[in-house]
Amino acid sequence: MRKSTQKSASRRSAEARTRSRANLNLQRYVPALLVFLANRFTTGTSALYLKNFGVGAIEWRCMGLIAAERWVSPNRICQVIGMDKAAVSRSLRSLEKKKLVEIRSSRQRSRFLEVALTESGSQLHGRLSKIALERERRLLAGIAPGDADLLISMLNHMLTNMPKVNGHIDMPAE
Amino acid sequence: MRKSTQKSASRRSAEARTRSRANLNLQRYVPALLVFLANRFTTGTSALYLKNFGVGAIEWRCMGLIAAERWVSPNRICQVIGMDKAAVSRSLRSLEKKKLVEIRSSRQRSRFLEVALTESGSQLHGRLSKIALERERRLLAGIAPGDADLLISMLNHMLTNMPKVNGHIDMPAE
DNA sequence: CGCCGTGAGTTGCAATGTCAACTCATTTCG
DNA sequence: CGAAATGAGTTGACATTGCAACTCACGGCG
Repeated sequence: MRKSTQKSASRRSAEARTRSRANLNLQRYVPALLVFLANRFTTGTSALYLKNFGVGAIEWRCMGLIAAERWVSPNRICQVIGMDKAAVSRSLRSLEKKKLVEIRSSRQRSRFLEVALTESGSQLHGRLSKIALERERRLLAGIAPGDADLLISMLNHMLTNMPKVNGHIDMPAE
Repeated sequence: MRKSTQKSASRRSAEARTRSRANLNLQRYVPALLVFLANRFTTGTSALYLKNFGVGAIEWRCMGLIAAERWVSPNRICQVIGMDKAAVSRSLRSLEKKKLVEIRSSRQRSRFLEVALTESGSQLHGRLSKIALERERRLLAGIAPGDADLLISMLNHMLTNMPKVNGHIDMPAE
């Protein structure tokens, strides 16, 4: 199956060169790379976990924080994992239905909730943790540890930049 | 290769180590950082582009490649921007409905399509390019150019790792 | 010739994730 | 005291996006 003729190949690289200067080169456009990576990772996670354990990616992330902070509030889960409270609420109720977490009302304020893993939830979390770390290891395969440190620091740095990124941009009139 | 932010990287990992117990390593768990960043970014992008221009993020990325390679095939768009062909197909039809791209059948094989920007599509692409680059600039603010190059190469590397990441994993018996 | 195999593009479906409207316990203030 | 404000959590609607099954034009092989 012939792919590109000589002509189209040279036209492509010529145009790519001009694009990289003036406009957009998608191979080097960081936001696109980030989004593709994240989408594929999440989808893969979801498929794997759902198939083998019956929990989705969001539920798994919630379990991660609940394992770290027993009797944590849903509100705090939202803040820490940066997820909408609607998604967290649904995930927790779903986890509760599967008897993986226990949800109780706070003593002081009955409207406030507190969540903890059940025994089986804790076991499942242990197994999923191993898989998650293995997946991270594969994701980073071939990257030197020092570079991975730099990557992590850059990702965190970009997170702190996000408010400015989503801030106001003057629309080009043109 | 590694440069100025090396120092801040090691400082960051030292901080992360101390907080690791309470924080579930969320500051150092690469998949979570990626997903978090990407979610924030796409939400902002979609909101901004949809509100001001009526096109979504994927449509915009398709336009990016169509601008670079006039009369490109949908299949090639998928390959280059690494997006599912279903999403590309839907985006192109949507763009066509808005008269931002023109879709025609290839001469040789009527099932093969070729896409190009219309005049108004080209204009819109010019405006969106400026905004996209400004947003990327803000995202990367404070990162040394050399580090950004390394970041891009690492992101691309991780993309190539994705098949292995989503491949089979031996389930821990436990 | 005609009948498969291939592969481009389409459609259906499921999961993720956000926004907004809502409920209602608790707090605050007139 | 009681009405309004606050804010946690719930629910419904919807956009995004990947996977899988599908359609069907073209090319190869009998």
